[in-house]
Amino acid sequence: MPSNMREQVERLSGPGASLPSATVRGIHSQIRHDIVTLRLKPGARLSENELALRFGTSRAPVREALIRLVEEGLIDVQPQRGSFVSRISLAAMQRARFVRESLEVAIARRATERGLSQEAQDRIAAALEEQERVQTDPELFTAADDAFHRALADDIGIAQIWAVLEREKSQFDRVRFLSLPVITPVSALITQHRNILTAVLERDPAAAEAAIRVHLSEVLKSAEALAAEYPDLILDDA
Amino acid sequence: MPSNMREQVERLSGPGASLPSATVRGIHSQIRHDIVTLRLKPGARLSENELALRFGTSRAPVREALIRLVEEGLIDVQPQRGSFVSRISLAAMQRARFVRESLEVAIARRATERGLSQEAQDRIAAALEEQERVQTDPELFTAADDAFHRALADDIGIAQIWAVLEREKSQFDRVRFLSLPVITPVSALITQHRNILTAVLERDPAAAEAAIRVHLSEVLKSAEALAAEYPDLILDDA
DNA sequence: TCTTGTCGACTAGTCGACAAGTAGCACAAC
DNA sequence: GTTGTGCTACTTGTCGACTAGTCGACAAGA
Repeated sequence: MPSNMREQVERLSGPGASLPSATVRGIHSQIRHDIVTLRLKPGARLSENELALRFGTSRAPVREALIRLVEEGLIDVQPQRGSFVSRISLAAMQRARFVRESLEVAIARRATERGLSQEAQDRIAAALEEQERVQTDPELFTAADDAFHRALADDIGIAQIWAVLEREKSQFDRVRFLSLPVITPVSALITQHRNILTAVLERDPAAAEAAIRVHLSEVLKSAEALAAEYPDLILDDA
Repeated sequence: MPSNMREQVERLSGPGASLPSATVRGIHSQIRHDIVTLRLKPGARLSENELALRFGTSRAPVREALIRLVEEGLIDVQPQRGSFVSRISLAAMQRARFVRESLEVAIARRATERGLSQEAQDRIAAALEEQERVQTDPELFTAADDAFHRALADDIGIAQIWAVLEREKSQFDRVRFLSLPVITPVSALITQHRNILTAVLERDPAAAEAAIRVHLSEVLKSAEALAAEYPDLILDDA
C-alpha cells in the first residue's frame, strides 16, 4: 500500500467519514454514483485495498461490488494490474442510443395504444414541474429527467422494463454530466418531454415515435463534439 | 456438508472428471449452460460448497460466477439460506419478448436500409443449412437458431448489440428447451427464418418487421400452455 | 550511455477459517 | 399427544493471509 493511500482515501470520502456497516449494495451504488457523476473520472484507478479501507470492510465485499460494475461496463479490470474506471466509449454510446431508441419508441407506441393511467400522468406532471425547478443543477435535473422516462416505462404493463433501460443508460449518463452544463439548452429538453407527453395523450403513435427520436438524438449530437474536447475521457472507437 | 454430496457431484460432472484449472469464466459458463438447457431445473438448490468441490476450487471463484448469474436473473440467492435456480417467470418472459421484438425489429429495419454484407449472407445461409440438418436435436437447433439472429445483429454496425439481446434471451432459452421437442414444429421456425431473410434482401422494411414479429410471437404462444403443464418450473406472475 | 538484473511495492486471484443466520430434528416437559 | 427448546448441521457473508504477476526505481556492468 502506498504511503499516501490513506491521504487519497480521506480526500474521496471526507475526513472522519467512517461509513459504518457498508454492505455490498451500498458499496456498489456509491461507487456507481461516483462514476456516473464523473466524480471518478474515466481512466481513474480503483484499488480494491483502497476501497476496502474507505468502506471499512475487507476486500471481499468490494470485489463483489466491482464485479457488478464490470458487468455494467463501468469498470475494466486488468488482472494483476489494477481496476480502472472505463473510458466513455463512443461505440458503447451508439449502442446505448440504439437500444434506448428502439425500446422507448416501442414503449411510447404501446402507451398510445393503452393510454396513460392517472397515476402515470401524475408522476409525469410532477417530473416536469421538478425539471423546471432544478434546471441549473445537472444532478437533480438528470434525476427528474429519469423520473419522466421511468414513469412512462412503468405504466405499460411490462414488469422491470425500466431496469433494462437503466443498464444501458449508465453509458449515457456520464456524457450527460459532461454536456449538460455546457451545450444542450435544458429548456429544449423540457419542451421535448412535453411534446412526447402530448403525442401520447393524443394517442398519436407516429408523433410520439418522432418526438422520442428527436429527444434521444440530442445527447449523441453533443457526444462527438465532446470527444474532441475531452480525448482523455472519451474513447473514439465508433 | 451432507454425506451424499460427493455422490451428487459425481452425478453432475461424471466420475473422474476432475476439470482442472477451472476459472471463473469457465465455472460461470458451465453453470449457465446447465441452467438454460434445464439440466439444472428451476428451483434446484446450488450450494457454493458443492460447486467448489465439483470444480476443484475454493468458494471464492464460485461466488463470483454466481454473482454474474444472479445479475442475469438465472439464480436467486437467499442470504443464509441457499442459492436456487430461479423459476421461469412469465413476467420475465414477456419482458424478454418485448425487448427482443423491439430490438430485432429495429435491427431488421436497419438491415433493410443498409443491405447485408456478403459475409452476413454467408453466415445466414450456413445457419439455415445447419438448422435443416439438426432439426431433431434441441440443443444444436437452438445454437443454429441463435447463429441466424446473431449474424443479422452483427451486420448492422452497432457493436455488441447481440450481447444485449443475449442477456434477455437466456430467459427465453429455458422455455425453448421445454417446448422445442413438443409443441412448435421446427420446420415452421425455419420457414419463418427464410421469410425474414427474404424480406431483408428485398429491402422491404414492413415485411421484415412483420416477419420478425410473427417469429418471436411463436415462443410466447407456447409459454402459457407450458405454465399449466409445469407449474413447479414456471412461475405464473404475468 | 545503455543494457540488464534485482529488489520492493503494488495488483488481482485464490484460499481456508470463522461469523452470523436458518431449518429441522431429537428430546424433554407438560 | 402436544408443545417448546435447544442441538446440530447446514447456508451465505466476511475476513486476513498467501500466490502469482506487473511495474518502476535503481544499481552493476559492458
